[in-house]
Amino acid sequence: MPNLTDCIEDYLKKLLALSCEPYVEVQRRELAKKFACVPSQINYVLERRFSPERGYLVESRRGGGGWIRIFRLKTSQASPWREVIESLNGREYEPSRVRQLLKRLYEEKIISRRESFLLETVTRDRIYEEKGLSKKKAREIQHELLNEALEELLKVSY
Amino acid sequence: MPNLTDCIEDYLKKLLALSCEPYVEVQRRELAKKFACVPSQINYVLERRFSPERGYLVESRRGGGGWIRIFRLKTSQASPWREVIESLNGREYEPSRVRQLLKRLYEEKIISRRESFLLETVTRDRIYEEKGLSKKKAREIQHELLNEALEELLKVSY
DNA sequence: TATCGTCTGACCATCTCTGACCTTAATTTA
DNA sequence: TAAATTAAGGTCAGAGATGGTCAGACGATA
Repeated sequence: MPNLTDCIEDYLKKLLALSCEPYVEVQRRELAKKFACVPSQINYVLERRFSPERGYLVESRRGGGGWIRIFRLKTSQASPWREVIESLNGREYEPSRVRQLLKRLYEEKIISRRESFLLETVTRDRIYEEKGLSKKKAREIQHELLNEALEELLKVSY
Repeated sequence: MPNLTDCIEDYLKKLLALSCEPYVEVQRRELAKKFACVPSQINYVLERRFSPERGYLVESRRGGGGWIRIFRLKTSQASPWREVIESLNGREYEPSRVRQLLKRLYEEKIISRRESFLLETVTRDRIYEEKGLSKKKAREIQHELLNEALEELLKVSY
């Protein structure tokens, strides 16, 4: 039995799939009532399952008549790579976010399953810990390695 | 009378055989309860009986509604990989040798061009020099990263 | 009896969910 | 029209619910 977060994610993705627009609009309070949970649970779902790394954009407005809009982003066919690299450098480097990004790249057939597995190894901390590097330095190296690797992929078409 | 590990292994393999999917999904806690043992026993079984060497891949998720998925892999390509990894570990790690190896793997169509480019980035010293690591430590990290990456390729069939 | 495979339990990491408190926008009221 | 009220949504710390790791006890067997 899936958990609440999975259920709400499913529901929103179905709404998106049915929508004529490239987005859906909901009210946090209403949605929370529908799933019998606290409103902040909705924010949790949005943060975890509808992040930019996963290909979504969320807008909202507070106050009377407030709303939340969830946009499905399309990677531009022209140069998906630049976008990916920029989205990686835009926010702080964070292994879990990178893994989500890799999953999405695989789902959108921008990289192969094997490539996503290869790139995922770069995000692991184990080796650096064993060699006595600080977490900070490890993260810096990971970030750079990932950038170099993505630059390589950029050079060679599928 | 077979032991617990054997029983749990049997049970999971029967589940796999019956499953329509190429995997089964269980909950560690539930499974442990079913066999009246501690949860970590499940990890032991997975490690010993469902390892990549034996042709399985295990994924999991923690937290509420967590799960463990066990995938049955195709093992046809497993053997050439073991040789490659062992040839890498047999002699001292040396970037130039690795590049030759990657070239050969590409020529023999064991890895793709893109994969060889990805793996090649791991052998570069630049990043480590910038971060002030000794050449020795850099080489050690490169060696381990490469090993992990090759292990990943071993897991995933094309 | 030495060794190797099993099994346990304490402690850790991660993901989910809630509730108290905060911010913002629209509407009503003085 | 300015202030007060109402009606949204946002943030964050902490509790709860899983699964992971590891050292060491235990047990079978050569």
